[in-house]
Amino acid sequence: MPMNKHERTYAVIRERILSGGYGPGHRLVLDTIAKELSVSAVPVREALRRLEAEGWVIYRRNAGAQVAPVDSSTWEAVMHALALLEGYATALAAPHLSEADIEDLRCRNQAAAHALEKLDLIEFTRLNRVFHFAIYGTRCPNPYLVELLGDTWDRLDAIRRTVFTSIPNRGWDSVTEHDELIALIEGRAGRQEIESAARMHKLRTIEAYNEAATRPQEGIEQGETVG
Amino acid sequence: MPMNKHERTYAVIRERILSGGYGPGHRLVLDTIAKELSVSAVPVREALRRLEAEGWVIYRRNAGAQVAPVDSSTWEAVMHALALLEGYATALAAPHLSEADIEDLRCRNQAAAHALEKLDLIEFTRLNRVFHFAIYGTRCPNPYLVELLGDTWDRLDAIRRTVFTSIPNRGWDSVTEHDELIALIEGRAGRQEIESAARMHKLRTIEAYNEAATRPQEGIEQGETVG
DNA sequence: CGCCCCCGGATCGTATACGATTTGGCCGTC
DNA sequence: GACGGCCAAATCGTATACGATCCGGGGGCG
Repeated sequence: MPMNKHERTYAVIRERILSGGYGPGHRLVLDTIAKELSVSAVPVREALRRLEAEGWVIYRRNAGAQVAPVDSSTWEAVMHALALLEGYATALAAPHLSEADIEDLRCRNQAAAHALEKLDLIEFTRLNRVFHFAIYGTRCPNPYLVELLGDTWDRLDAIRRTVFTSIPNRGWDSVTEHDELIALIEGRAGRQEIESAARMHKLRTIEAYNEAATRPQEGIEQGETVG
Repeated sequence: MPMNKHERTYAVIRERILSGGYGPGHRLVLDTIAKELSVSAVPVREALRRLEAEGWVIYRRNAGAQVAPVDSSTWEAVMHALALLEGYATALAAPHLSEADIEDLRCRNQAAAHALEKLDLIEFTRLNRVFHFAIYGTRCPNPYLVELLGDTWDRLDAIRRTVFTSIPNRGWDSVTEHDELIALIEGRAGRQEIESAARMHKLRTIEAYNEAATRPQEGIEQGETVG
């Protein structure tokens, strides 16, 4: 799978932003990156322009790029949007899920529960995203919606690394709600009902976060967020 | 407002895609564009990479860029997403609208009606978007949602120019529904109710389109779509 | 007569070069 | 000691150059 230099550069920088290697505000100096990756400045510029368009990077004219800063209110806004998009996409996809798909969902939710038992929150978070994408990733008939969902999840992942966020005790509630969601889908519940349930599932995560934030003795741990 | 060459190039190409000057599939040759705008290829590359990231342009490796093709199913998918996003954003923004804001909305809807009387569908379409943005553009507390809405409207505008779409007789229904929406906001109706009304407003446009499409004798006129 | 291969032109991808702009620190003044 | 202007270094923005890759057409072979 040959990637040209621009694509490799793009992939590397993006991964570093997503993973937290480049934190918010980090200056992205063309020549520095170019030398590190043994390429010229041109492919780096292209990579940064793409990242700019995707919202990961901001440019100040004639003063270069830096990783877009995020404040804590961003998390809630993006999470809210995710609740909205995911609720709808889940409801749209539900009628298209076969019995095998539903069995697969159960399996994935169990895997997530297993990760939770082992207190592996990073893996749990990953599996959580996988679970939801298993519902609408291929089965949702609206590809534009799926694209927006991918972008939104990516954005959330990045925020998670850099801003706080792990919500104590939310993990098990989340697993339970996933089971309830599976039951609704399997029972061929109405579109409205599924949308509402899937949306509320995410909104409750926001609530849990806000509650934890107003009770500092319980606090917000550095780490992962469930949803 | 000095723009550097990359930004000017970006603005020009984007405008041409949005306005239909560059139709879907149109090849975007670096040197050609560069010579036409009297710049070198480098700023053009940057512009195209941004447009690629925004989904306006697709790249084939070592074979250059072309305007992203759209099939007619795209319109419905994007419109569906707009219904979802706009419904929610409208409901979120509603409590934050002052009496003056609401008066402003009435005024804008009247202006749209006026354009419709003069059969100026392009202006009507423009005012239609302005109307909806007047609701949530500044008053919606979720900036991420507003950003997604901007992107989605842009995408729709581009599709409109290139694919068909004007839906006969939908204009006046739309004006009426806008009035009903204003009434709900003014009466401080519940979030749920406003979201549902705003969403249905857009979904009805999709329905109207599908009905018109299945009755070819009435047909779909080349022109503008209302919403 | 049709198919395949090869080749030249068009176009892309990347490196390098250099003028333009910003930035940060030094110095003089108040 | 604080403030503001000036200069050099850092960095960006753009042009140009050239090798790499793809595409389409012409000639050879079956």
